[in-house]
Amino acid sequence: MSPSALHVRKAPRQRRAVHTVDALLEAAALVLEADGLEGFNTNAVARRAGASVGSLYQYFPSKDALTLALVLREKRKFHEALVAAQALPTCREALASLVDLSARQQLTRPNLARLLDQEEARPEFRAALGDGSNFRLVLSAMLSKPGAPTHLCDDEPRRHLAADDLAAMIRGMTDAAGERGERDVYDLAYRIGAAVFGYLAVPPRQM
Amino acid sequence: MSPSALHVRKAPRQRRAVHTVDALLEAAALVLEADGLEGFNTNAVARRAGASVGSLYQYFPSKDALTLALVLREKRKFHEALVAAQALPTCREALASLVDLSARQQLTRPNLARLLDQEEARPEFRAALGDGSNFRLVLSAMLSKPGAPTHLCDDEPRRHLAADDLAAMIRGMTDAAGERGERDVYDLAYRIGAAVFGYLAVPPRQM
Amino acid sequence: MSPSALHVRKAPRQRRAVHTVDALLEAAALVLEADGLEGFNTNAVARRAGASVGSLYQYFPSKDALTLALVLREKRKFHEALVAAQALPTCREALASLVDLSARQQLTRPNLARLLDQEEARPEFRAALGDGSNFRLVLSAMLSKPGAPTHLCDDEPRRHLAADDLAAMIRGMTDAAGERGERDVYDLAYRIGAAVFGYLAVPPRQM
Amino acid sequence: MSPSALHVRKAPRQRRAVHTVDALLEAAALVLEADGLEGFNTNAVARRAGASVGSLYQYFPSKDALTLALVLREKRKFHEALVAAQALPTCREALASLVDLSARQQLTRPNLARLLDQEEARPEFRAALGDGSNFRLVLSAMLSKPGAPTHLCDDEPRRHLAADDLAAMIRGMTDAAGERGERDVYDLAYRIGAAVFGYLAVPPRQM
DNA sequence: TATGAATGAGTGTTCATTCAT
DNA sequence: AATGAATGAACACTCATTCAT
Repeated sequence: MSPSALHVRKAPRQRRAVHTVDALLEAAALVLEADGLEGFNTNAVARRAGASVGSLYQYFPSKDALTLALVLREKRKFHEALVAAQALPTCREALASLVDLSARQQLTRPNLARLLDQEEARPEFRAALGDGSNFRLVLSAMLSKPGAPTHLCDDEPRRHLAADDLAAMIRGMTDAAGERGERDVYDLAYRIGAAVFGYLAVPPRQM
Repeated sequence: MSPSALHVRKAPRQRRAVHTVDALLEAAALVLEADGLEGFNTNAVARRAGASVGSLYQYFPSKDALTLALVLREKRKFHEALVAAQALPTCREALASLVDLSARQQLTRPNLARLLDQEEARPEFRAALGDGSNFRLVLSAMLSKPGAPTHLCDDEPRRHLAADDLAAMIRGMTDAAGERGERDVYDLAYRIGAAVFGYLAVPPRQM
Repeated sequence: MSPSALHVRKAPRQRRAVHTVDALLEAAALVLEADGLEGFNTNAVARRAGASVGSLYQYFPSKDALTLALVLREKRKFHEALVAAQALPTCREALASLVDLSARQQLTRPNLARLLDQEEARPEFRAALGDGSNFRLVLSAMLSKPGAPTHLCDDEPRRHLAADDLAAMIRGMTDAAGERGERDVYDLAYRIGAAVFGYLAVPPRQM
Repeated sequence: MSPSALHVRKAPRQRRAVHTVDALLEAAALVLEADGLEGFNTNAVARRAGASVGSLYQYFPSKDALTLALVLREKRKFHEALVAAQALPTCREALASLVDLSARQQLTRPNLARLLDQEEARPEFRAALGDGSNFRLVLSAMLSKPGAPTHLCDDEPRRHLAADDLAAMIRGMTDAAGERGERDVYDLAYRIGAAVFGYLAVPPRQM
């Protein structure tokens, strides 16, 4: 794969072009949500967007680039809300807000969220996504806030690991809930919270 | 899809045939572990097994049947160990053992385990796999053992939901650990245990 | 089979596309005439048309759809001439003209005509071809014209049966003549006429 | 194809072998009648015969050889009855008997008869079947019997052509009747007779 | 710039035929 | 001789990608 095969081919300059790119990304989301990975092909996306494959390839050099752009778009949307959670003063409040966000986002478009989680994990994308999702970094930062377990505050590697664990738990539980068709955000958030705060309440392992 | 499209086409009679079937399944596991879903195609599997596609189709009526057989094989391996865990007297011991098993199994062939988890979720397979993975049922049974949270003992739907949550947490954390390349089973098991027992320690939500 | 699996996938919009579709149909005819059903495969047809398989599948959703389109094309050609025959005033003239047409058409591309007759009979196609070939209906209509045997005029089921018989005789004789490599249309038409009019001259069976 | 690829590989010597060959041929007939050309494959035939593919290939060097043997077997069966018809004194009686036989045979196993007619026409078989089916020769001989049209008695080529025509008419009509599912042998035979004797009643063409 | 027609390597699957047991 | 496991060329069909218009 060419090194640039994953990056948007050119920044859209004209307003129309911006619109086309948006339409393509939204179409990609719709197709993925409705038809799953199986129905997710460039022709279907272009058709859904009311554009032609040719246009798709004007803006995305490959199917993977489109997928990646979609992943980034969804992460970005999520990230804005995350920043607000980040601003909360205590660890507990921040985490609770983050859990709430995660549950809410997942139940909105469960298929999409789950499939993007999967795609994100593909080796081709790991590099392009930076060496860790910012979700993990945000979580790690929250674990430095007042009220966080003391054994994590000072031990950065351990804090990162805990952040990874929490991210994995949250993702696992939200994905499963979405797949099961759960609709009650509050109940789901409560249960995830149980796992998260329960995990943090346990003292570190003594070797 | 024909109703029998997922079931083994014929039982191997001769010793040679048994060997071929085994080789095919093992090759499928190897290919999946090494090349991912992308490289998982019938020709590749047959080649890796030192057999021909024709042989593959003698025993598996479709690619999906092969995948399903692999899923079942891995579940079976795991299930034997699970039965032992199930026999432990208290909820805590049983769960701890299950967590240990899960971590161990995942770190052996992380890619394979993760991809099979994914495949397992495909709608085509749900029916063939019984009405839920037995992992979930085993977990639910463990939550009825002595020492389990009292609020779960009597409330079956809630217990099932908790089992789903625990399964999702465990799966999420093991998958992530596998992807990260973690190798220390004990540490991983300890952290998963933290999440599991932490989750169970939290009282039920008051509506 | 999907309900639309036999219908043209999309109407060609550009001039180039129309040309491709025509080339594919003509290539299908050529391959069928030259190599028989055995050599009639999608790759061969595409190659002969100077196109790629992909193009074939842009316009025909399946091999059967291509075959059906070819059947319809040949029927359409024939049908135009049939309408003229239909317009003749007497039963004798109309039938004679029809026999003439049949002989002429068959000797032009004997293999093609015979194989398409065979394909036409396949159950998958019966539905898509309407509830009977119009050849049969045209024949039946001719048997209602002035000069037709009186015992058929009033008895519709019997007339339809006679039409079936005549169609079968004509088809059988033309097929055989084509296979033998006959080239004299007039002689063939005369002999078929003998069978047709001879058949009609015989009084109905007394039970 | 090797020159001997169509001939029975070896004459079965032992009684058991004779039985196997018969079973294979009968199985071939059953499969062809029940599942059509589509289901007619060597494994299916062997299974139906309670034998293995290997055994099939012991006696028939190729699938075509099996098909050919089946064609010959059916022709032979038919031929014995034909000899009796041949013995009748007048042309009319002989032909009537032949028509009757044809109708009867066709309606017994319509699918089989029709498909074998088709196979018979395949170029690969033409050579192996002698330069004309004996059906044609028998018909020609009948047209030399007392009561036959005088213009055919003396003109051998013309008589052969008439025999071809009659064969084609009969085959065409019986095939169609079988396909339609007709069951009344007498009515069918009467109508074929009409065509046959009608055809013969027409004077030769004056050029 | 946008379109959509064209491409063709790649994938799942079948089945006539061979050959070790 | 009989078995049935193994083979692999062949075929229908898909879809990411290119490019003439």
